[in-house]
Amino acid sequence: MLKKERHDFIMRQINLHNRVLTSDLVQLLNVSEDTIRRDLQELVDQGRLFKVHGGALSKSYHSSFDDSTVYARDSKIIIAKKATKLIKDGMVVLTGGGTTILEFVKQLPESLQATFFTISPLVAVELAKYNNVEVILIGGLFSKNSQITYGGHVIMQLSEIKADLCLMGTSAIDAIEGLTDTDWEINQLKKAMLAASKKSAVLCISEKLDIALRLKVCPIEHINYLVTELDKGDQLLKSYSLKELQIL
Amino acid sequence: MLKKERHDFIMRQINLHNRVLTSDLVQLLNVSEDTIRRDLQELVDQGRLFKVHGGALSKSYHSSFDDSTVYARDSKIIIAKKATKLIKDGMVVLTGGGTTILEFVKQLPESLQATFFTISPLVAVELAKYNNVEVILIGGLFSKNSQITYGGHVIMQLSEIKADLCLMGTSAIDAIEGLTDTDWEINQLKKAMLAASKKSAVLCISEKLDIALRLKVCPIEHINYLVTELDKGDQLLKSYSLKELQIL
DNA sequence: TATATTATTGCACAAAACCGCAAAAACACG
DNA sequence: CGTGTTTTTGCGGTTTTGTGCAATAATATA
Repeated sequence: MLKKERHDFIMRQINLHNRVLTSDLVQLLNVSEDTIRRDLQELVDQGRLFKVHGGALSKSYHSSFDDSTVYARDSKIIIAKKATKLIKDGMVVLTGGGTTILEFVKQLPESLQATFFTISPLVAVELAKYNNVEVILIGGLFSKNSQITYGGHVIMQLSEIKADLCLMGTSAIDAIEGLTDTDWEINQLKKAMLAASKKSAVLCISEKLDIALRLKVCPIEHINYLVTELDKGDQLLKSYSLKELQIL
Repeated sequence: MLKKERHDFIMRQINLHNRVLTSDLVQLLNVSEDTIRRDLQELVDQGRLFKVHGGALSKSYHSSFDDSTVYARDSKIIIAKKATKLIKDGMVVLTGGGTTILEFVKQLPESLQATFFTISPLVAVELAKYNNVEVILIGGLFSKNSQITYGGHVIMQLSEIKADLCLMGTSAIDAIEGLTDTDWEINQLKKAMLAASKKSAVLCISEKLDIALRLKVCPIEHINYLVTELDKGDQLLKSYSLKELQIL
């Protein structure tokens, strides 16, 4: 393999995953560590990536994308990490959109083998960075506000799916009222998502607990897992743990 | 064997495999290394390929995966600006993916009223910033490499659409061979996109001109507009302007 | 802090590129 | 046809580049 080809390959990996490990490249390209290191050094000299201990990082990832502006990011990372435990190799997972879900995707293990259906383009792009994950983006009208696809076409397609697990964020959850929402379209969509999967998990930060909005999505019993940043035994979660709903 | 024959042979190898090794050519053509090197140098001077240590690479190969270094960004902005002239209020537009198309979206007038179908999540997200634009994302399998949806499901949905204009990038275009590609799935997809719209425009930087790859998408006559960063009267475009293809 | 992983450095060897030159072939033209 | 000119090609020697190895230093991780 020519040097230039290796460089292109490395840059493709970087663009795909935002990062790359030296050891992985050694295996994939079947050359010595030294060669990889020199390649990385040259790419650094060309200003095409960042080199760090153990590999290299995408430049754009660090400069352009500012994750820190995401509201309550720390909490969301905790939630995301907990939620990854629900995912096993070979599963078919359906996900919604939103920053929490996005964070969840970023926390998935590199080696995960699974199939993901999603209504969020951003989630799809993030999922695509995993080599062994198949991503199916459910198409339809694209919502400017929530950055997800919605509408009849989406619901129709959801009706043809049966996933093992559905992961969604929520704007409100209450022990008595269950999952609620304000937007009619989103409401319909969530119902369809729940119907399209055997089990379901709700990811939400604690401040969305004990809130009920106008439109009901489903009763609390229909949810199998509730993932928050709080400790399992926290006071705030007491009213939820009574049900056959597992708290993570 | 005459020099011209060797050159043709080399270019055929390049178009076929995207790469060629000096040592292979020495064997295949049964001439000295120096001769091959000189041949390659001449082809470089003609701008027909890239020379690297150990051999040469196709030009399209380098740009087939647009890296985050916003390769040839200036050119793409020029192209994008030209292409926006094709869009009128009320139109239904179908777009592909890629950085050129993305740049095109960014150059659209703020007030535009239109409907966009797209197979690119990133394009969808960008389009969503326009208040008066309706965005429909066509869903399906999500390609890790090209960041677009593809596969049978996408093609099926495309068959139900009739847009006014289809905008796509390309990896190669040639006056005789027409639009060509290397990937079977992408090839099918592009055919479906062209079939789904009344008119079509190809956006590409000049270095993708006069390149023919293995799989044929469509003859040059099926394209209505060709948008490059070059001036309308440029030499390189001469062979294209003969057809009923409008150069922008 | 101890231990394992990763980086760095200098070195050696092979492959490829480069340079100048001369033989061979192709061409031009009286 | 013959002769001078140009182009093309191959050869030998030198220089540059690419790669891997081994010893040592730096850095992570528990």
